[in-house]
Amino acid sequence: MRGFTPRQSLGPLWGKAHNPDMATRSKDNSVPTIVDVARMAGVSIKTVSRVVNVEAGVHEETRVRVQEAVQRLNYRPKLSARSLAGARSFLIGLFYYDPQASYAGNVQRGATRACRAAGYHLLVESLDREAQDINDQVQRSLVALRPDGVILTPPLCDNEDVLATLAASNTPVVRLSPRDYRGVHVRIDDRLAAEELTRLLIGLGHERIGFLGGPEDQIASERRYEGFVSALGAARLKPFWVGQGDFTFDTGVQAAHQLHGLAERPTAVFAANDYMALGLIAGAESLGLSIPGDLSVVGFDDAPAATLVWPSLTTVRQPLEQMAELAVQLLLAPSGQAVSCVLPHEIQVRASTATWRPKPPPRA
Amino acid sequence: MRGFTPRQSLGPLWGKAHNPDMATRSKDNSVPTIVDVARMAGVSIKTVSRVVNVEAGVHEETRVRVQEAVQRLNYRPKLSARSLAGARSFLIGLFYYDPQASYAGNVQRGATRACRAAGYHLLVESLDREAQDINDQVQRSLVALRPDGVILTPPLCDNEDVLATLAASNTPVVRLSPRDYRGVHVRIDDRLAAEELTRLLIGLGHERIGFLGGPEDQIASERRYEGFVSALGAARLKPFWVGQGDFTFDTGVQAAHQLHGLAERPTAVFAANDYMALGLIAGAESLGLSIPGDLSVVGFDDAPAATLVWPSLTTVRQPLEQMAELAVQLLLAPSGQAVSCVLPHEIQVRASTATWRPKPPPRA
DNA sequence: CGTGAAAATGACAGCGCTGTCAGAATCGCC
DNA sequence: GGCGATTCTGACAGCGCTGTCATTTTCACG
Repeated sequence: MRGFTPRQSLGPLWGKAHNPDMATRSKDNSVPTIVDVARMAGVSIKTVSRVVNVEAGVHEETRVRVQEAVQRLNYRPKLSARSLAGARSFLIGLFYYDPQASYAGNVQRGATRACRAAGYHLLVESLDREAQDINDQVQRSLVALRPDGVILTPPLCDNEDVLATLAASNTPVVRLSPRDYRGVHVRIDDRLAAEELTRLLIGLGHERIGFLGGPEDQIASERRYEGFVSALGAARLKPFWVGQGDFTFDTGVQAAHQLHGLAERPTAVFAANDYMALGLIAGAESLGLSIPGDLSVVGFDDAPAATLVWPSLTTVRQPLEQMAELAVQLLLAPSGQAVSCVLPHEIQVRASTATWRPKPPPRA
Repeated sequence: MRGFTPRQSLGPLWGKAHNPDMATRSKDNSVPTIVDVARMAGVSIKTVSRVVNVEAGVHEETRVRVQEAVQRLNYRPKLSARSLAGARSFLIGLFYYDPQASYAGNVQRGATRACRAAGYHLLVESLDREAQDINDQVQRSLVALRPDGVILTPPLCDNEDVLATLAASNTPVVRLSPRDYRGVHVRIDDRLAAEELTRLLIGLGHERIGFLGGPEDQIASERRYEGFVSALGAARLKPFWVGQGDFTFDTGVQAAHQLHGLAERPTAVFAANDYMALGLIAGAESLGLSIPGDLSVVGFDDAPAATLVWPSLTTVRQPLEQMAELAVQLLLAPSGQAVSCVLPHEIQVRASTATWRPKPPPRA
């Protein structure tokens, strides 16, 4: 180990001063390399490479012999060497900022699973939304790591700069639940899900149904509204009340106050996402309304908190893990053309919805 | 896997990004390498390497010239080459399974930030808890990617097999909120936080205070209990009721039912984590108890759902992001000895706690 | 058997960078 | 001015693997 040389800190470019401890490791406990395997199997390293990469044109006997050697030595090819020498990096990027924490978690789980199955690794870059140089952050990772593909989640997947950067670097991209349906992406059918959810309410006897929308620029909210209106129309109903929030708990609470002030209230409200729905529930209860007795509420997304409250929230679940798995598969086996994969959603009927009794018990 | 063509975009969907200097570079539109920089600055590649790595012993003038070239070409060293040639991989692993989704999200955010600042990248491996070969999964990543350090979160950070594997490969490790205090780790003072939280309840006038603990094998729960008892003792009180759950919402609900059946109920309950606290609240309310009127509840962790319910939950927040940042810093600049970093927690007083009035309504 | 085509294998040149070490430039000082 | 000590810089050898292409082996069939 060489001594630590104090250096002036001139604002590191990419690297920090070398960590002295790290230089010492690696040589001592040598990990087997392809050469060791080749020697043990009595073949050339190229043949080992063929076996490891499951390439065709290796005699069955040889293959077995090599595989045995690989097992015996517990050999694992080194990624940096593979990606330096070859065209693949064995890395799939998952870039995002600010999705709900649980959202990212689910996506990661699915993506990781698919990557592992394919011998890839998942590189997660959580970007700093506030920073002005998001695009720069992306570019850095791109150049440094050269991932073989990138998965983008909302709202990052709708950032035109980032998309342009990725396209320029020729990196395959799959977007999850994007705003527009260009390129390769995976999503559920928001409109249809909203329709089904609305039909559920109608089926429960509700006729005065309201809608609490999200920010205007969120297309997802708009699609959900379309489905809502469409389902109502089919039952010859019209939106009884329409409010607008920004997908946060607080605007849900505010909406509850608005509703409370109404001469005639809706008997059910469709909130465009779970957080607003939860706010609506909390607000309504604090105002003395009972959920679902006085008001049924449905949300959208199946946030983890949906089951952590009472009444638990009726909502729609996106199969995020599967969506992410599929995304990875699309990256690794590109069809060469834009594909739009629509996965089935799941209506989660829970405790925040109930049958509407046209004339509630006589109140004195 | 054969015939896979990497770097193949599925069509330039959003048009090429513009980079003025890219045109000036060598004809092919490939990414600039260290050679290009060296040529432009009129020095050897080794000198460029020195500048990029902020090594000492480069003349100021030369350094500036090289940095200019780097800027002009927008050069970024390629990770695979760096880690193949050198001793560092510029990757920090974050291994985990199954922490609360939000937990992982916060840790990631902090770790990513610190990595980026140091020119490192964060590699996240979400392990499959169910799989029997967790250790194998870790080993794979370790050998393939050779991260310069690894961060472990609970409960993975208490897995002896994994710890042994990491130790065997000589990979520096930092654990977050570990069960035992061996080696390098970062945590908050659970006991102290529990004490403070308990004092808060006592200060509100509560005297009959209960405790809902977590699984027996979770030391965190035990430390919290110690703090609880200690604070009570200081006020010459004793635990009025003690229940046991498993950190889930459901066991919180069950506890509520237990409490409801009691002849004399505690007026406040300290739940060892937020999920149980939320279950307790939900269960109590569904049984007609009002929170915090009839029962004050406090949790631990500040899960996101803590603010998504009404009443919002009084709890303790761990500075997860900072903890993760610190963890990365410890990995990059090891002290060479075991250090135990204790970061300050934060009591979040919210709506689930209220003053206890010795004799409430029953009064004629 | 001979012969060409297909199958199987290996030799070899890098990939883009860092570590080593030797060489060149500069400096300090008697 | 001379000479060793610094300071700075570059040549060069890999790191561990893959792509290319040449070479060897095998096999079917005349």
